[in-house]
Amino acid sequence: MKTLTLPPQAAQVGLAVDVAAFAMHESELQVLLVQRGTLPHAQVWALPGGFVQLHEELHEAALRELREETSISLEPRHLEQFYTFGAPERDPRGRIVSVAHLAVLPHGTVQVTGGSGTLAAGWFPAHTPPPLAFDHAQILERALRRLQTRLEYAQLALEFLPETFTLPELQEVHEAILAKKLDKRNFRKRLLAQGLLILSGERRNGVGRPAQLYRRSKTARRTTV
Amino acid sequence: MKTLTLPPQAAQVGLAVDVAAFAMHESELQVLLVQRGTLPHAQVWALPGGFVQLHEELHEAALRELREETSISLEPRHLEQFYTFGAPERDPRGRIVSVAHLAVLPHGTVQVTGGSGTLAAGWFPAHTPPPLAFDHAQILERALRRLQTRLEYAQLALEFLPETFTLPELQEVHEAILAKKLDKRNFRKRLLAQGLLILSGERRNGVGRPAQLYRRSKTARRTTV
DNA sequence: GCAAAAGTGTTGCGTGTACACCCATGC
DNA sequence: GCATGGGTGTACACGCAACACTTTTGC
Repeated sequence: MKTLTLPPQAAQVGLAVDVAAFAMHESELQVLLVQRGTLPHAQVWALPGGFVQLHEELHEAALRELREETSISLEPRHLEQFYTFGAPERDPRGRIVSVAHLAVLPHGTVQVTGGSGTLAAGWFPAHTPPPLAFDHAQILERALRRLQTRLEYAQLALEFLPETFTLPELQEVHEAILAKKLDKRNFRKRLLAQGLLILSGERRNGVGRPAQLYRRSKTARRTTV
Repeated sequence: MKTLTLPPQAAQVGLAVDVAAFAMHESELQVLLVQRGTLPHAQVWALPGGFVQLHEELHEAALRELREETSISLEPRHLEQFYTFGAPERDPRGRIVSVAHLAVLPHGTVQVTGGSGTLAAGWFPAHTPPPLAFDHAQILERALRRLQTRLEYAQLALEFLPETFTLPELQEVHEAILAKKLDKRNFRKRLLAQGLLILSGERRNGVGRPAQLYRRSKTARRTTV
């Protein structure tokens, strides 16, 4: 390992990343959790995360921990850092600061198993999670708020869905994230007015009247920050 | 110094805070910079900042560095963490991750001098700063964007002004942050409709017609974290 | 009385919201 | 033919942007 030349006043802190990874399952917004295999908080559920390596970008560390601890195969469709948690006593092992990330996993990310250091991995209702280790309940809460505000501007909801999807499915994603019902007509009007969706022409068979399929237009690029 | 029991895989990184502190001077949005006294980037201007101490909250570290390096006396009226910069090569001394903070200093924070480790401190136009050390130009840019989005919702602009102020003064703050002119009538209508301002009755003498003085209503709370 | 800055209203447009019925399909 | 979910339009409220003249003071 390379030796560093940090100034003497640099406190020795551990730098970690934690990831709140969301996906839609059964019309509900779910969050990916792992069951810790080691102390502290052994057997307690927690957000996947771990220590950043020396020459690793923060978002790379987040991706790596997500893969290592949950054995997911699909790449997240969205990944952003959203807050850094650094209260001195947040981790009993010492001073550990965590850069928290928000991830969106695409539809179909169902199978998860425990990975290195974890007993298990699984999906849980994002708005009503089980008891969580460390300050992860706070982290999750803030992740949800960020997800909600992101939804207003961007086309982030599309990242939860497969290539083609129906408008009722898209509305379900919005309703799951915002935790409230939306008006069908207003929702359609608003979404179609944005010009991000193009009609895919085909139809999908279900129980009632078949829904029209859409896909995201290639020009879905507007990240007006 | 207390010995920590960090897990072996915890990379040894330095944890720093940097502060983009803004104030209004001469109808312009200004940012507080310090001239570095040590390598690397000696004599180059930079955002005030430094290493977090072991048992210190992140925002406390930000406040401490601000005071130590710039000798300001007034407390910031707003302080929030807004992004964490962690590119592996952002600091030539080694892996140093910086939790960047946004601060608003009240009107009257004029005198600043260099402090420990800095040659000088001074105010610079926030939208057109001098060359900056490390990745501080990026940090400042993101701080400005955050300031602009904060302005929409909150009463953050009030933090730039003294106890009592006039509507033209408040409009100047908004215009300086957004870097664009606003319509006087629309601005007044919008701000007064929010109910955050109460008429202070007095008047202030100037060149033309005197302006009415306002103060913030009691329900407008401070936003320092 | 004139220069300089403060103050004041109306209109149009776009956006969001409330709200109820018909349509296409499987069984 | 009926149960199931998909699809459609209008009317009102609200917020935002555009726009020009009068008022109060100092000199």
